[in-house]
Amino acid sequence: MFDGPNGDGTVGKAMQVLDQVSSFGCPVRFSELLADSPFPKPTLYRLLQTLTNQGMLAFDPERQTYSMGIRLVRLAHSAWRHSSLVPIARPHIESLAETVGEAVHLAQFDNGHVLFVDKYKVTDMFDTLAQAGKIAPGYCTGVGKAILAFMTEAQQNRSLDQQSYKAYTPATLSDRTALVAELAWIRKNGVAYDREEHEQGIISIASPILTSKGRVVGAVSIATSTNRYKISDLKKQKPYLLKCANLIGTEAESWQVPTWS
Amino acid sequence: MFDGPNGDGTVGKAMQVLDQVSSFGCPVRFSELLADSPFPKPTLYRLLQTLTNQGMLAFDPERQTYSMGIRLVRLAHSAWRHSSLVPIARPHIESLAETVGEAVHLAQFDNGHVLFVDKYKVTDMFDTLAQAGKIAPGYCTGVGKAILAFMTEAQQNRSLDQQSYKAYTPATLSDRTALVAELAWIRKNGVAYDREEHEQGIISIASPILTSKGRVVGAVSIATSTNRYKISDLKKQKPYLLKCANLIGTEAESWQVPTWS
DNA sequence: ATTTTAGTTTCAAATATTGGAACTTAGTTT
DNA sequence: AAACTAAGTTCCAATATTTGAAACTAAAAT
Repeated sequence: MFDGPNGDGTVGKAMQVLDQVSSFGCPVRFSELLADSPFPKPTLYRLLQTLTNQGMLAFDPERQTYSMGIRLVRLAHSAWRHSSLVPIARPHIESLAETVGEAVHLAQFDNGHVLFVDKYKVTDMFDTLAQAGKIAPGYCTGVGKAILAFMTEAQQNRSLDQQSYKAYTPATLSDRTALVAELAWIRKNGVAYDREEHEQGIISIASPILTSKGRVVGAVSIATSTNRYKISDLKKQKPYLLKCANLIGTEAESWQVPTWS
Repeated sequence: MFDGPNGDGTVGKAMQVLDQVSSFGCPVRFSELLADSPFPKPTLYRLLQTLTNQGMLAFDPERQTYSMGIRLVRLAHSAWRHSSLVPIARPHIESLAETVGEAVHLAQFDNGHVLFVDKYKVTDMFDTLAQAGKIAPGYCTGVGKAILAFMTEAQQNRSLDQQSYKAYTPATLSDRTALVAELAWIRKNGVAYDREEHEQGIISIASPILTSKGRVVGAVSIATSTNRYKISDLKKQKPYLLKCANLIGTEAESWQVPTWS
């Protein structure tokens, strides 16, 4: 049998379940999961058991709910430290944040979503941890569009299919055609702007991080609020942003690059 | 066939591979993994492929190395936000850190290891992110011993078997007998001390976090360096520490608790 | 040019996964 | 209290997946 667009046997199915649990806010019951699971009852049941045994999920016997397991935190630490762009990008991001005096984000692409892997803000360093690991849609964020614009056509098509095109704000580009046009513009211009497309009042300028061979490995952005600045102000920061992205890209070259971005 | 102390079929094996990759510093070649893998060559090969497909591992085709995948960062974010003690413990930890003016750590147990899930230090908030997800041995850290001492006998035996008893410093309790005696003392006293047992110059006082039913769910510690303070100074902080642990424990009660700690 | 090492593929045998259906609890309702 | 319902758990034969020795290929070393 062929199991969805996924393949990868039991392990693939288990990871799908992991994603599903993660996509719920949190503590979730068996029946809730079953309700929109592609798997039949006993299969889902056993996958949940296995994952719980493995510490990838946590089960609260009192409330009979599942949530993400603590083992993931340990495994992710390794990933974050070694596999992401964070270790190379950190110093450049810090210095950019100090130059421009605004929040700087570092993002990578993960299965159609933008994954924030680091954040640096001069004034408050507090919520870096709360930010890292967050995801956002690709089609309506600065970093997302910057990455999408510089993907190969195959990657881009695959990713464009994965977007929901939900209109978060009136400014959201909520269909594929509009987005494709925007991506062409971004490709020509070198940077992407987020004009309150994901969150009302938040704007950003983002640049892709490209290796010398032209592969996109992530994006950096400078984000701010409309209370303080306008898009035209962000435009002035473009040279600093590009320089930072460029430095990261050059160093990322000699680093391992995930096959699956 | 029965696959080691593990069970859990293919998924279990895959998780074992994930752990193995994580246990290497990082980028690791197929042959290095094969060298100390319980799996035969093609099996390991396919597991690695599957995990890479799934984004749980990242493969660098140029260097032919595997490292932890970016997908883990996303999954762990959920775990950290919802399943760990962090969300309940944060405010208490912050206030304890402000009271005592020293670094405060929050740890949970994960498969025999101490897993630091949060850290708060009044003076430098900087490396929280670098600290969260870190692991340390159970037998020679304050938090580790505090948790071990208050486990059920079955859990404790299982965990004591998993320790390496490596002597990190001259002060390390490097055999099981010595540790068991210390745990008895800790149980009687309510708090554990780390007398430079893991790192030269670092001492701490740690308290278990217990639910009202007496289940250990984690530990809090106040850590400092021997340059500034002695164990006797930490002893004075004991009431604050206990109060903090107690507050967290009470709130954790009504929260979901991992089965696998 | 030959040997060695590292990585990849093959394929029949062995095994684990599957899911319909039946069962057990726990929680409602009559 | 008995009957009903919903949620979670277990069975087991059919079936798809995993297994691993061995063969193969590519690349590096001799």
